[in-house]
Amino acid sequence: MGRWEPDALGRLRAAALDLFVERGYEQTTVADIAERAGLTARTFFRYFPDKREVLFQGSERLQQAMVDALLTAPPKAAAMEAVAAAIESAGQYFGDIREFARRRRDVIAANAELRERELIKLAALSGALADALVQRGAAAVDARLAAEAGIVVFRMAFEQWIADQERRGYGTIANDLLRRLGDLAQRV
Amino acid sequence: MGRWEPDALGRLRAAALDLFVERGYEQTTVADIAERAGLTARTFFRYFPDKREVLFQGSERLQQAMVDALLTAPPKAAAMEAVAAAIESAGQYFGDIREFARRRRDVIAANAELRERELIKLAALSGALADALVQRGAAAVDARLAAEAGIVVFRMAFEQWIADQERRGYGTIANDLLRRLGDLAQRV
DNA sequence: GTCTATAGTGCGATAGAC
DNA sequence: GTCTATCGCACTATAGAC
Repeated sequence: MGRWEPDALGRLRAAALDLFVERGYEQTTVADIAERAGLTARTFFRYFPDKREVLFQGSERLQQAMVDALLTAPPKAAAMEAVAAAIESAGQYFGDIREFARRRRDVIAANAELRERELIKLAALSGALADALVQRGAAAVDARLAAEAGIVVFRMAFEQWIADQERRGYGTIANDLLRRLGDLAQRV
Repeated sequence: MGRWEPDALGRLRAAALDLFVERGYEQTTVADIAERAGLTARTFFRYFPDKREVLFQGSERLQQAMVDALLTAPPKAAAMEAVAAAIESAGQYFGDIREFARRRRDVIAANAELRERELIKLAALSGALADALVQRGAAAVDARLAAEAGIVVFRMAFEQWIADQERRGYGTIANDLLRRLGDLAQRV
């Protein structure tokens, strides 16, 4: 056994989400989180650049999976078909995280700072997808449009998937939204 | 002449943008801004809830104009046509603000906190458009999809309009993007 | 208009593992 | 000895409370 308890990062994450649910994000100090995890505030900032990031760190793997799916889609596929493949590929990560995602969603929904952070993470994802579309040969403007539209569908599909009464799978929801967006955008 | 110099709000805004351009957002303290405007930091926080907001306050009128345009579009118009009317209506506000908008854009692009704030303002706008679409009788999901797609086009059109080499007008750019999005989204 | 709590940073000390 | 995770302390600026 080492000098310290293992998995400081995981303990900080768990302590943070628990405390945010219990007493709210703003009412929880970094010192509170660290204390519950058996650490100090100084150590918290070794793992996370700021307080919000404790709820968001770890999205890099998802982003990479979506970019990979986009790049490995058939070369002849239209931009939006490649984006659809990326959206679908995200489903692998959504196994049994529904309860976790619901608690996290409630915390984020209750705080403007956290909603801001969520939006910028999605914007980064959109940028990565757009870059990948350009790699596939898409024009810059089309790449950005398709990526942004894909992010809209991705975000709404995930939200709907974790909604309390929802029965359908993530992939089904995403496909439905993609088709509806196609129908809507066509009639300008 | 009154006891105080007039237009404290305008002076704070101008001082803030100037300082952000000169030395960067993070390197500028609220005390710096207030001093240049001939005021105190305490007064700054009477006008703006936080430091970032000095660059964003004032978008309510634009939002109201877009919502109004959406609601007064022909009742038989499709959701995306109403959204297109809203996007077009924003053009009234984009008279001779290009130089201001460029300086503001550069400041925001250089700072993650400011990009976050910009995104949440656009999310609020999207929510307002979606609510208005529901008022017009659209289904909730379609309303959100159309509003989010509209925000994508609105944001990209504005960015392109203030781009250095751009010659076309805002409305032309927005219409082009709307059509391109329609083409892309159709091929899923 | 002052006073205070908290976020976040820089630098260095410590205590083990190896 | 070196390496590394953690802690301690001093400090600034934002933001809100009184």
